[in-house]
Amino acid sequence: MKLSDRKKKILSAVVDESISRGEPISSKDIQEKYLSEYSPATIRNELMALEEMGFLSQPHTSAGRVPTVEGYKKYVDELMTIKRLSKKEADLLKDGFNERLLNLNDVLKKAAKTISSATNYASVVYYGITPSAVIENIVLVKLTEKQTLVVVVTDQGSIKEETNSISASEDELLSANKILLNVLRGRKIGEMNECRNLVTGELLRYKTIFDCIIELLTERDDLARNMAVEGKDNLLSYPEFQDQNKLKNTMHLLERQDDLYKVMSDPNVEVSVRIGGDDEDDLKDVSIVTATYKVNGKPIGSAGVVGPVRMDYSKVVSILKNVTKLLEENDFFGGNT
Amino acid sequence: MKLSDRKKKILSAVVDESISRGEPISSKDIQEKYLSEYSPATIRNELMALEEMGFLSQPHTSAGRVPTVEGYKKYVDELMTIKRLSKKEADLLKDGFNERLLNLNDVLKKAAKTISSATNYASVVYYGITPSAVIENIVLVKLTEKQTLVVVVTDQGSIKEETNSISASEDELLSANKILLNVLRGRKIGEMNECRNLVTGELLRYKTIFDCIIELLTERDDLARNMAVEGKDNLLSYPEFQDQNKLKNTMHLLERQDDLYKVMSDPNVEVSVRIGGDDEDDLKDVSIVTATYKVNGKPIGSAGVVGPVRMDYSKVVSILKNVTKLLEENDFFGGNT
DNA sequence: TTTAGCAATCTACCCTTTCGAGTGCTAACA
DNA sequence: TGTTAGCACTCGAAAGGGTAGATTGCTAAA
Repeated sequence: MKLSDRKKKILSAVVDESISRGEPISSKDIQEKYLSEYSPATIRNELMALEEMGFLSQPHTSAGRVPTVEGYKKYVDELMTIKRLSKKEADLLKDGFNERLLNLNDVLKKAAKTISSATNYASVVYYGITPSAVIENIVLVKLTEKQTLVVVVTDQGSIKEETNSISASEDELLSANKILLNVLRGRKIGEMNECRNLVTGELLRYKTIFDCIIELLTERDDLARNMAVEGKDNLLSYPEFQDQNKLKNTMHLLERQDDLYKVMSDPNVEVSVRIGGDDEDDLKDVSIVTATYKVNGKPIGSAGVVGPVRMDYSKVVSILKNVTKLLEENDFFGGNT
Repeated sequence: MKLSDRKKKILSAVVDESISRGEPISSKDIQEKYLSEYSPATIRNELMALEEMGFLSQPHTSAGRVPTVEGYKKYVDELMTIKRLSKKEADLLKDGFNERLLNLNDVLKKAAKTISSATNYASVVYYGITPSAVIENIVLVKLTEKQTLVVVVTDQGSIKEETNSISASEDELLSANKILLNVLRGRKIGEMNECRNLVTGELLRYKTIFDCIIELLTERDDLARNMAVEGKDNLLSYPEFQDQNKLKNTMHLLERQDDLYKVMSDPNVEVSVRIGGDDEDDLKDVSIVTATYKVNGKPIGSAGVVGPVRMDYSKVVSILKNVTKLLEENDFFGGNT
């Protein structure tokens, strides 16, 4: 559906104003701030047309216009320009990552905090090793009499687990480690199931250990899955979440990390914008913007924002792009180069 | 201040009813459900007395009574009986911990989820190694060309960090590891600062590595600090949090883990009940109940509940006691026995 | 095609009234 | 002295009504 230039301007104006004010926008508002060359009456005619096309709606007869979900979509797809961040803003984002970050969870948390305070929405940052990760190293170490530490290093980062189901002497562990490495190095995590029958000959002695490792790597869609959610409380400041039901739905969504993860992890596009999630119960009141980031060229996680449909998409997209770039550059995830 | 038996009964009745109904309680309510042997007029006289003592208050002249913070305190300290959980309830709590839990964070999360869904309040579970932890083992392993894994095992659990600031061959690491262990085993984490000057003689060769370890263990109050917060959304169902300000304060508190941690970590008492936190801004609208748990006899963490002042203290205390017991019994934290 | 003018519509706000719940007080009773 | 019935009083919550103001859609003229 092609829009005339003036219709584009007017739709943009309604969306921009809605984003910043959160109230219905009148023809007069638009005339004063955006289109002083036309009278309110002319703008009203255009508004009517845009409403018929499904991009705008009125809460009631004597109110201004509000964008529909379709209107926001049109705006995001065709009308919006993504402003680059100023040097100052970009530096501000960067600053957060300068402090010493000790482990994965700290990194994710810091990233989520940075995003949520820069956008004033809720933020989710996700990291998870994919089945295509290639095993580069395996380390077995005895920590105490009972505890053994298993580390599997992949090109996407490492998986650690302390277990007390391995009981072997240090020497045994060392031999087992070598043999395991021989068999598994270079294989993909996703192939582990087929590796079960590799236990033959001399390997048989270490079957328990082998099984334990395979167990650790197999049949789990949450492999080294880590997620940080920050800034839920930001949402409270938006009038749309005064509505108890919307608020409950959204907060509940943000608490259930297992579901949230499904929404977040679409590694196929660099940036995805989901507006008022098509009818799905928990998503219908919110918009979700996500950006993926890569380690060694493979998408292994994403950073996203959850907020009201009336979201500053342009700002959010540029902030997310910035943060994912920071995550990629700073090599937090121990992937090799 | 001594209360007559009848006053005790009446105060208990008001608190119990308030907890379950969340509305002002009238003399008639009490007469019908708790004290049918007296008339409402008699009960009114007692209510007036209790109000004068500061345990009750009226929202307005023609409303029933509501407990004051003092009233709740009296109830918790002197009147409440802690009901033991039924076998069924206890089993339900236990069930959550039967699944395979891979790491510390999963354990904390599971505990917090269990508590929040059993109580219908928000729950916080905390774990942190204290300065009195004794070093039992140190392991240095090369994971990749760049990454080195440092594990410090203490009697309170282990601290792990991947670093790329150590560049040493495997042989060098091995010798360094031995020497380090010689010097540091048996020492307390809190003594690390004084250990800096132990670098003499042959140790000097490994100064960088030594410094790195010391750095990891020193000057940090967040040593291996882990926290899980779950069930924030539960709070939305309580009418007291319809008040936007209360809700914002509380949600904000629950988001700032650094502050929350301070509130949580009083290892000196087994169970602590903080009601309407004395004037402190963020705490004044909520009650916080915490229970500590121990590893090797030392308190290293706590499990708690954050909810409205009108909280079912009795239920909460018994659930927290149960969960901390489960945490202690199941040996999740890798402390030795 | 644009615009001025205008009646129509609807909310937000305020004011008033009513209704009912629950109290405190008084006086009588055991 | 402790308990209770009776009653006037208070106050909030809900319902009704009226006004002001914003904004529209339509009509007719420029």
